[in-house]
Amino acid sequence: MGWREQKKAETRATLSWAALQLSVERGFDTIKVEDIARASGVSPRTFNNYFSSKGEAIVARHLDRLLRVAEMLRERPAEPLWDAIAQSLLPQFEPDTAAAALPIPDAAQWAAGVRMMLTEPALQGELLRAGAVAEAEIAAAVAERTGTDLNQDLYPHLVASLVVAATNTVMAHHLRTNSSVPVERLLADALARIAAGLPTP
Amino acid sequence: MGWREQKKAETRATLSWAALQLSVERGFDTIKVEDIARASGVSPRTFNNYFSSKGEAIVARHLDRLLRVAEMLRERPAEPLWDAIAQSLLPQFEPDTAAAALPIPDAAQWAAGVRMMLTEPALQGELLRAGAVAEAEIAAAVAERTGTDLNQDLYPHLVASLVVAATNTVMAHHLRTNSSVPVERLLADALARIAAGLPTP
DNA sequence: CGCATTTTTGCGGATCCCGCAAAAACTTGT
DNA sequence: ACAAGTTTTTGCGGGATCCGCAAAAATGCG
Repeated sequence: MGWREQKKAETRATLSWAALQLSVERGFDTIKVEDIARASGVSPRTFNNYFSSKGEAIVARHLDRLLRVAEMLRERPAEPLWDAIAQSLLPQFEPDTAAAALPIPDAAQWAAGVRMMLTEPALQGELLRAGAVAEAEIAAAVAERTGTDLNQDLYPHLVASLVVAATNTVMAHHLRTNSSVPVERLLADALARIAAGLPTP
Repeated sequence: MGWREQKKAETRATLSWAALQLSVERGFDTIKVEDIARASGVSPRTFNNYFSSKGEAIVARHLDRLLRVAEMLRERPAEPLWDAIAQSLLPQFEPDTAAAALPIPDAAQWAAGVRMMLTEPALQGELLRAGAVAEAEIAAAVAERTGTDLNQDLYPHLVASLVVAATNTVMAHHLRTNSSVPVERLLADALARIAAGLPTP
């Protein structure tokens, strides 16, 4: 990767992180694009060269994470489908993956900020849309693996959409209940239930 | 229902329908709020008294449809869960329900317009968000029925999110492939697969 | 170094969406 | 039927977003 692409990736990450950080701290609609740009050392106009909206910038990290699931799915064609899904999905939500890169001030305060942020309709929409984008990739990976046809068969899309839906629901649950149960365990549980046909508990 | 509420409901429906109609015909971003308002015989400002964005107006009918699912679910507490879900979901997508009320010009052209419209990111987000709103209601209905706790248990949220996800996926599939298979059949199939633990085909 | 490509930036403009307060439409009680 | 109260509509103004365009700055390459 050349100097150029690396620099681009860096500013992109910087902008995304600044957008998230500021939104969680001060609220999505109180901060302006100008603030994000200033905090990232670029002009406001440049922000919009990278992201077409505040929401897109904030959600970018989440989107990347979901796209990595599709990527990993393609790299493990040997295992049974649901095992591979679990093996691809769970690692993305291990605490170190997200937490190690950049320092998070205070866990409780952060969670509160995220909850606040997610009350914004625009953000919810953007988050779900990121899921839909990743869903397409995951569906393609599932189609490859199961030998089904992306354009003919419902199956790969159905599997992908359920995986993404389960992920969203688990994250919401984890935010709603401040339980100490780690996200990965909740996810594993959800996947197991889905594979078992969702028996009434 | 008093004169007043009825009138409000009417303008709301008129605005929503005009927004959908115009967007499908001319494209989401080519039409202005002003156009929708003019086509509905109200001032532009009034549009924003009813809907906080173009997207919200367009998606309103879809949201209503999904909310009716939760409503119906509460009205059939007797049946087994997945039967009740099917019985509540499928009727919402019978052709007469949507088509009888207002005349649709040309089926093929309409579908093309809808596809065009759905390329707009803002619309995708809004559509998914509508699903999320309905999901909350459906989860509540499922919790009632299964005696689970909305705030404690993952189960009702998981079921609701999968139902909504399946609905989205089926609709997307139906739009993607212009097959003659009716949406209801696809939905029934998807629900059956979910209840069976998604066996590889 | 000098040229070509890519990226950043500033500017202008169209649109959107909301708060506010006046006007209009409707409801209610007498 | 009329007056008083309530709800809805409307116009205005302003803040913010996001995009196209073209100049300027940065970077890559021979």
